[in-house]
Amino acid sequence: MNAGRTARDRARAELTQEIKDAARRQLATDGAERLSLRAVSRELGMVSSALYRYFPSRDDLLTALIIDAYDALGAAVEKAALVEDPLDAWLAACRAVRAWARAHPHEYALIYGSPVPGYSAPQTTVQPASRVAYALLGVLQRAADGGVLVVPADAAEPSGVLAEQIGVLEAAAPGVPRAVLLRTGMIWAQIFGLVSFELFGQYVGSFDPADALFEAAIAEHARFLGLGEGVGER
Amino acid sequence: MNAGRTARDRARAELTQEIKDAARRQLATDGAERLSLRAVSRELGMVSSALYRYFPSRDDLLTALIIDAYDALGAAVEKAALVEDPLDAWLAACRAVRAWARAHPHEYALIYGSPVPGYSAPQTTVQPASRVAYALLGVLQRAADGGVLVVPADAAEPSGVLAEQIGVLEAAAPGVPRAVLLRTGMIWAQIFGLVSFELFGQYVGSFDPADALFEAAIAEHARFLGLGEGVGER
DNA sequence: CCCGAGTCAAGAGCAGTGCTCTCGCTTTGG
DNA sequence: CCAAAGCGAGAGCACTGCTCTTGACTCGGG
Repeated sequence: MNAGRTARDRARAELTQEIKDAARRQLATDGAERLSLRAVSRELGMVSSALYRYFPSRDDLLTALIIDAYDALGAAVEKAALVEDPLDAWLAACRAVRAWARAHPHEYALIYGSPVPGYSAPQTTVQPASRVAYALLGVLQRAADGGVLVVPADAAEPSGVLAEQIGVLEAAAPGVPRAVLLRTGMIWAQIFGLVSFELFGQYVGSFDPADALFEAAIAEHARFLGLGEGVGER
Repeated sequence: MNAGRTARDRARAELTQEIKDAARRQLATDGAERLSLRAVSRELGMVSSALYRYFPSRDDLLTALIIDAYDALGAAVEKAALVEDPLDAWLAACRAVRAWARAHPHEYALIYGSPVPGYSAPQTTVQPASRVAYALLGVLQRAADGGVLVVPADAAEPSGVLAEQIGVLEAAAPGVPRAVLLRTGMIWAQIFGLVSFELFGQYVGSFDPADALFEAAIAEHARFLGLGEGVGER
């Protein structure tokens, strides 16, 4: 990566990273709303207009942070899923989502909260966004390959529009039965629903320390998806 | 309500409402970020400082909008749940959540997206926030009273911390078995997870028109909660 | 009836923001 | 070696939330 040809190129890459780091620091303490280009430039000891040579607008800086956040979460989940037993890998992946979200609440809010300005996420974000989904699908794929994925008896086959939509997931995990892929689409939303409810304070007054509910939920998910406990035991 | 004694009181109440309406209009078009006190005051033909007599700060205005949004969603769900058959009522309530969210995306984002500033929701919001939860629990209560709620065989009894936390739900729906209440806590998050994923663009590229997935999910929920199709048929 | 107390809209002003443009200086590549 | 491109600095524009003061209005008790 040091093959960045000229000294100016290297300086530019470094400074771009420093800007993102400073912005991320400000994001972590003050939240996305309060992220200010001027404050970032002040922290770096430069003048605010100079920053526009690196990010054309505040939204572009935010977009860069969004992509980095998706990547960081994706990496955390992928790493957590590096467990042999598919059921354990699934649970670890789910726990990794929650742990990363709790460790980086503002970055989580940035990617799974309300879209920040009025802007629809640029196309460049959808690929990093799918990384964690692919990681989860990868676990199911491994389970299917290992024969420990027993599709539940009451799992309905997707039909109609769903039959087409499921194709995207099927391309990513061709060994997983379509009925399970459909359920994965639901569970995917529930995992992030649980984490968002916990982080955004929707559970205060009921499941406030949400550890127990989350554990109970992901155990239920595993059954729902056919990741039976020790059915095949590899 | 017209007993507001003096003319000044009535004028104040009216103007407060007009401010909220104008703000809600701006919210609907530009989103919460771009909601500006000055723009609201401009629309009302008054000067910005005058607005501070009605809302001490921008956050207070936002809080008022949040409460109104919770109330509007709660009312919509309660109205939808006015169906005799509990299963139909449950499905209608879930569909009402999604329909309201799609009709008022920015208001939905305000209450179920990332908490706006760095501020934790004031205590005044938690009661309106629980209104939709109580509506959903009410449907289950009616189902239990009618004998059409058959707790699934594999539903685990809450234990440990969950056994305590479930108490809040039990107080609201004492007739619903605790195992079902636990599952309700999970499903609650999934409903809003599905709606949020759809609204916030997380499903683009997979379940983009999310109608089918949502329908499949809430049907699954009904089974998961023991709201069997025509088990008792009242 | 009337006059002090409380409320009101208005305006000026402060500190902060995103963003643009121009200015010299430095680095780059033909 | 020199024109072109990239760079940081600075001034400036339009906007924001919010505060404070000022003068006019309304209200309710005497």
